[in-house]
Amino acid sequence: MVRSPCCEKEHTRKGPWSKEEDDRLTRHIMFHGIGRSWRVLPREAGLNRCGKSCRLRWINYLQPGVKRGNFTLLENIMIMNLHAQLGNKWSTIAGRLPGRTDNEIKNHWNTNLKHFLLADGTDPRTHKPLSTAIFTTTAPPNNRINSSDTTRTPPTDSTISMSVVTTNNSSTTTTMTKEVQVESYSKLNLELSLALPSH
DNA sequence: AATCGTATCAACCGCACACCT
DNA sequence: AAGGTGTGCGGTTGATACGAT
Repeated sequence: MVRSPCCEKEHTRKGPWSKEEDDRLTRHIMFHGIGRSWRVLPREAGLNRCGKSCRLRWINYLQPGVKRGNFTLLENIMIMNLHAQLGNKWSTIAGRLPGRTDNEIKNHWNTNLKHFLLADGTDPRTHKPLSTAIFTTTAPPNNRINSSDTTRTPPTDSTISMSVVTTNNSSTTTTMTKEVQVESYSKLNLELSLALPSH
């Protein structure tokens, strides 16, 4: 069975979205909704884009309620915890973090949190300890973890002791503690216990 | 000031699955 | 039941920003 392409590639625009395209897509969806399908939406909206591209743009950036910017410490901890439970189920993880999209979480994981775990000597895929050899050859970028909790004290470079307590389905509890450089916190000792809803 | 290396993240691609006919 | 289509997901790429030299 040969599947037809999702769009006529030679006639559709690719690459970054312009302000005008964003406005056009937003206005169309606000006024008409998504309609019959993503495939016909770009034509109806007068956009020279693939339906898939429109969907991605809307879901990740234009949709009301999408949070932009740095992840809070709590969000970081939740992502680590959920990833330990679910693996690379980015859409499921995104579903537990209001306003965050799967793409953003995936990027954040790959650029920050994965390195954080590696620096801690933890395998980011399995969340189990790595061998020393791997640990010593991998360093996190700038040795940092982003945080933007503006309700706290003014930003200063400081260190926190972060403990992540993970409880999996078989009630096995693991604790990971790490001294981390965080931009917006004075020295504090944070311990959070997050448990996933059981299904 | 110029160049190079690295980090970040928006966007694309291909696959799998669900749904429809 | 089988084929066709649409959608969503996860992996990957590439452009850009930024810092170091």
